[in-house]
Amino acid sequence: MEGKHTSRQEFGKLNTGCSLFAGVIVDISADAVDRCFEYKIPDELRESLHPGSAVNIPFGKGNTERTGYIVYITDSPEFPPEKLKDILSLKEDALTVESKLFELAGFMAEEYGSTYSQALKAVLPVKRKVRKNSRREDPVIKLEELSLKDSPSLRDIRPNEEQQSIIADLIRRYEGRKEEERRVKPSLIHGVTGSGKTLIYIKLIEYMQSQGKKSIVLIPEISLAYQTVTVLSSYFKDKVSVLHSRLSEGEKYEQYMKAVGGETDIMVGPRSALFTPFQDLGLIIIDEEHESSYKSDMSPGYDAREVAVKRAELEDAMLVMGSATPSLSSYKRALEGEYVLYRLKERAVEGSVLPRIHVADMRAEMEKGNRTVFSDKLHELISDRLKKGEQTILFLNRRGYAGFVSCRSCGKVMKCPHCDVSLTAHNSWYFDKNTGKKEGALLSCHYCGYKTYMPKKCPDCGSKYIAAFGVGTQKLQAMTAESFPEARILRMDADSTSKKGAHERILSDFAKGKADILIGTQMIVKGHDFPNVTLVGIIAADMSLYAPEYNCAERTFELLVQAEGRAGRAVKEGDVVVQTYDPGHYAIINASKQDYESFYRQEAQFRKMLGYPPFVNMLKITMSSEDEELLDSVSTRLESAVGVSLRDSKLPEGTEVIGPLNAGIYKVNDIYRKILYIKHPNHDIIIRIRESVKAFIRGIDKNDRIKLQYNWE
DNA sequence: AGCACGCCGACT
DNA sequence: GTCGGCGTGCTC
Repeated sequence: MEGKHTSRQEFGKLNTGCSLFAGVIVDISADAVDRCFEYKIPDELRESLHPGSAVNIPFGKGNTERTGYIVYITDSPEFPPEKLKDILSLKEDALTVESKLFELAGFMAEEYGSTYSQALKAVLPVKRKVRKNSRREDPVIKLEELSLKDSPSLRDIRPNEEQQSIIADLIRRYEGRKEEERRVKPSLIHGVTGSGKTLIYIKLIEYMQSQGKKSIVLIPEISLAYQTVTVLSSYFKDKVSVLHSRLSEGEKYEQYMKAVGGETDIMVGPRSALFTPFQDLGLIIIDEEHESSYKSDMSPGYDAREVAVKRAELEDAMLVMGSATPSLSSYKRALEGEYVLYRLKERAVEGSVLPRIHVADMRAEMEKGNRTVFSDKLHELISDRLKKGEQTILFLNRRGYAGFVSCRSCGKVMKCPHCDVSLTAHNSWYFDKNTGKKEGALLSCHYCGYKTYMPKKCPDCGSKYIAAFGVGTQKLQAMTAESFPEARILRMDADSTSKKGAHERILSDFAKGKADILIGTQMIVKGHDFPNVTLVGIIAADMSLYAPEYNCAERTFELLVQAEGRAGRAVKEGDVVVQTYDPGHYAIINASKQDYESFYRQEAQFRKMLGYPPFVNMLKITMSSEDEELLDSVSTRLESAVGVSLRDSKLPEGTEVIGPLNAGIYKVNDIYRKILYIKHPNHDIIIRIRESVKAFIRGIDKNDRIKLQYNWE
């Protein structure tokens, strides 16, 4: 393909010979320049340049100054040496990363089909302007304020027998890594919510500290995974660094520098924390391993779980993933011995029990004449909790007031002019941007943020019978207030947490007992401990069950089990009411029994039968463009080319291609999107097909008018 | 990504 | 006759 020095094997490898020349990747994300360019190294820079160094180089006709990253150093360049330009200088303010992280970027570019430049940028934090007005509080300090009042002596908590045996086995495998296995296999801890995975993490981090090794703890992006962060930072104090998702590039850089300088031992953060440039990395923990936020949606579309496996391999580190509902893909690997599986069966707090789970059939409720959103059982239990002074969580996975707005005369649904979705009615007012005049109830697009107001009459037929249908969290809040006028209610969703600090405030208010009922979307079910919550109501369990995705049952099951885990975290007995129109669905049945194994078996059987991941490798190629016609013509030509290749069996045997077809939501933000799926049991074959698809499209679309994005499913 | 070279339309 | 459109190709 390219010269020998740009091949995957050479990427990031040191050359210790007499060095005069350097291969450099230019910091431009275009396929045409995504390869090595060779430069002369001036004598005065010889000592200071290494693979990974960021340098300033003259590039192109006008010798415009650009950033580049040194990939290799050699004394025999590929290119005629007399044509080589000089490297200008070392970019001092960028991090120079040892070759292991650099090699990781090479892996990511190959695996996820991004440019080398994009992969490097994901891995190497480049210094940005540090914030001007530094009035923002240190996130670590802020979190410590909130930390656990009801577990005063965390240091005194001893692992129970189950936890201890897992810790011991992990450490034994780690210490024996030199003799027994060539590398430490990744580990997956499957433990019900409340079984005490965090204590295992703490003990492992402590062990690593004693060995002079550093740890990375990955948490889902969803609002910091409050619980884990508070526990870790109250335990390890200033040895912990937290990468907040709202930190600026400059602030992130500061945290990274602390890590390089050895000031901290532990980095906690979302998927990008995986690239923390620790010198002696001993441990990577991935908490809530099943979370979809471990997949990046930008190029490179990497999966932090897979990249973590690679990094742990390169650094000879321990990798531990934990979840109450492991992803199908990880669990399959564990069952097949690729990962070592540990099970935590007991709940860590002695005497605490799993909640009672009631499934409410909403069709039957309807027949009984119950027109409210509360089944009789849920209504009864909420009243009971209010009487006893215990707390309730109501979960509904749809924000806003109502689902959509439509006209009862002609059936018109109000849609976003920029996206292919219906607008959601909200509980607030729309004010004209210019006049400030109140125009009516707010309608907003949950994809692009477009806002408008509820029309008085149908814009198509003029009928005044235009109204909002469906229930969102805002409407649920209103209905709850109506049914239980004495209850104090808090709501937590993307709308009520948009202001800075609102998120933490709502959670801590609820934890302090300032409300009886907390209503919210997904974000309330992820890993919060509220000892006084003894009732969880899942208002519409099947909302995500019939989404047009092959993994919707898995996502529903996860969400239900996590939500159920919010009830009865402490000693008090809890109840969960699961409201559904489909009580016979295996995701609902198994979630209500909290039976992961049984769910896994049924879901695995379904995936195997229909040829879906993790039983087949499947790559999603997204083509997007503002130019709908261009996208259409490219897609049509691609389709026939793929069709011809399949007929002539030019594609490897066993290849299955789906599409190109319009994305589920065809238009978002005025950008049109089409999807092509490639399936094959062999991963490397898919990569080869990906490269030819890329070449085919670039052959038609010379000027990169179509964006390509690759994601493994 | 930028920038230059290059071959066809309406304009000082 | 020329200025300038952006299609195509190259950058160590």
